[in-house]
Amino acid sequence: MGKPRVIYWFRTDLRLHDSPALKAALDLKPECLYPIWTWDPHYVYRARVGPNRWQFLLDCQNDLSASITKLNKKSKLHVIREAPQTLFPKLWKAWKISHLVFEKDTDSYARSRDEEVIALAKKAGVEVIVKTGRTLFDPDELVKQNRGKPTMSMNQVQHAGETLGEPARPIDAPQSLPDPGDTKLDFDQEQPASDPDVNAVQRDQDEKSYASGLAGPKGDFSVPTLEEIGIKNATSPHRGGETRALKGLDEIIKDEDYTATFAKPNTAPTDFEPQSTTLLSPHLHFGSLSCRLFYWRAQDVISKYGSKATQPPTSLTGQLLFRDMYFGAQAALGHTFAQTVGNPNCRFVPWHLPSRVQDSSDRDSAPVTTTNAASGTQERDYQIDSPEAEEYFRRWKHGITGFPWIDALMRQLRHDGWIHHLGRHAVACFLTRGGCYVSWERGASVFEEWLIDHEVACNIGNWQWLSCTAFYAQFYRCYSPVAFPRKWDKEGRFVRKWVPEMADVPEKYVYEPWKAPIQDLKKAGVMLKKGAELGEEEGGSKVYPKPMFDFNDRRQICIDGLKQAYDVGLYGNDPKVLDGSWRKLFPDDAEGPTKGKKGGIGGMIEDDEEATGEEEFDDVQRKGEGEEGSAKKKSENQGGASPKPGRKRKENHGSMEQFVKRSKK
DNA sequence: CATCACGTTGTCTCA
DNA sequence: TTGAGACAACGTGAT
Repeated sequence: MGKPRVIYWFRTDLRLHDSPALKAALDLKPECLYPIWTWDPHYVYRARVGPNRWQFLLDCQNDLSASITKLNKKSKLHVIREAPQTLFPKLWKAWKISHLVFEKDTDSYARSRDEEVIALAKKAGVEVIVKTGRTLFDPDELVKQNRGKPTMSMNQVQHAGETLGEPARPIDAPQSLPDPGDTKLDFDQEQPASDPDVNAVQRDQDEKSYASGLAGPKGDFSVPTLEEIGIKNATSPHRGGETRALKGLDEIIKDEDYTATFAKPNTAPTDFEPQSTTLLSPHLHFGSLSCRLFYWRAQDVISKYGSKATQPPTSLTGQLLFRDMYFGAQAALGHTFAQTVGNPNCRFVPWHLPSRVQDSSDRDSAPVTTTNAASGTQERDYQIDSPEAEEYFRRWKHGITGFPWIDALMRQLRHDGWIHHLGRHAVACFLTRGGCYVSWERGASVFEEWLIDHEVACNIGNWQWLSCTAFYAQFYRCYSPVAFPRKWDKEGRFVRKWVPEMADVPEKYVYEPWKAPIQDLKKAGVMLKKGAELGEEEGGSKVYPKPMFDFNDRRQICIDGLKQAYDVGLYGNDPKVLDGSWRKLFPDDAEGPTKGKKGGIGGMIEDDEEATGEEEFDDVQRKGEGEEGSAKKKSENQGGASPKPGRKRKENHGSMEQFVKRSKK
């Protein structure tokens, strides 16, 4: 047997420091090591990724490639433009590969992809080595120690963590890397299907990263550019790469007081330049920073600091434990974690704009939706049960609610791809249980698109938390879009930066301009108009919307709604949720799509007649992001009122019963 | 079975 | 100006 010829497959571990999987690859003492990235059409076309996160990814890849080259002039990150499932068997043969090494992933698409690759490797006689490295603890181990249950509280995480021992100490970056072998590609590229393209809205040109062949336009395995992917220009100042991550970590750790006395609830969501938290989360997502390196560098400072150091859950290390909690919940629940329907852990609330789901036989067997289960969250169709709620949602997304605090945060989110954790609380509460009564799945979908640190497990977990559908239940604690920011930023500096309409409004009214005397507004060069859109001007004045509703009224409606839903007490996997009979448990006039006695899964079917249905659904449906952008290369079977032939709801009576039985197990 | 304390991050009024 | 308590009231886990 010859010496190992190894592919190291980079994924969400775009770093050289503290990579257990990379160490395992090097421990093989390989004859050659190919560092590769498979340019997966799933990511290009099916996962919702906005320009800022694309930029961050490319930053990480370029930085990593340069770091690899520094260790070995012959080596680099080899980006190969094809899906791993089809590429690998050809590649293993061409490069005479003996071992494939990668870091374990936990997201639902990644898990099924990896299973497939592992099976292919077995068939090809390639040995696969998988190491955990994305979290402090292996999420599957964490769940096992939690008696197989999803980790739903910090207590559980810490308890389960104790039995697993301390997180591993970080591993040093390698000092050298073996040469890659011959990189000839003597096989054809499989062109991916670009339809449906959920990222069409993110592009201003055609996607052409596959058009130049497996090794890119120069044949040198280059990292694609935003232009090649056809993605619009990024706007975020926050950039990626391990070099930046390590520098950022150094800055944090250097400040021992900050590191040791960090208390999340005391960090101001209104601070900017600099922000009050570390901004290292996107690096954790892409793996350009190891969470264990972060943990131990912080912990070593904390240990030395003495009794004034903060403790989990509010401390810096506590933040990392929260991340593990969400990964544990995801690991235990699988793909249902990312949605309400079918999720035994998520409370059922009759939110407006509920996700459409396929019938139960689809739901239970294959991915929840064919186009997007992959990304782990939803960008699937949703039911517009209320045009008013749809308008609330649109205004929330684009920062034109008329509540300056909410609008500032949403504009910052869109532009920078990052907002402070408590800012996320504010907008999430506002969209769901503290204002709009819109499904948390709509909000999660927007965060998925825009956040540079979007992590499926954390995003979903936090949306469930804030909407009081899991993890948290004190729905009567509700963030006010006026009182909450005022506590942190009385002068309104943050709002003035992001909502220039408020730039000169007196401090007293900066969070509630509708209360300002007309002459004050005039002096501030702004006028309020019902239903104003972004950037409107009139007679030399900036125009800002009047608040889209009375917050106190809406808060009460929401609290009453939540109380009702808690009383009814259904969870996402309840047969009554799936077959629509949940409606019988709510009065017709309760908030949400509660009218009638029957209805489909998660609100899919709107009235009693349709509930028996064998007809196609042709009622209004729309994608979450459909309303914006010039590059609307709308994929046909995603939206619009023109369902493809054959998009019929499957006959569902028998299969429904079947599901109900299964769900009772 | 009850009771109670607690849970990373609420708001409002009143002294 | 700051701090305490009311508000109306969730689930979990310890006792």
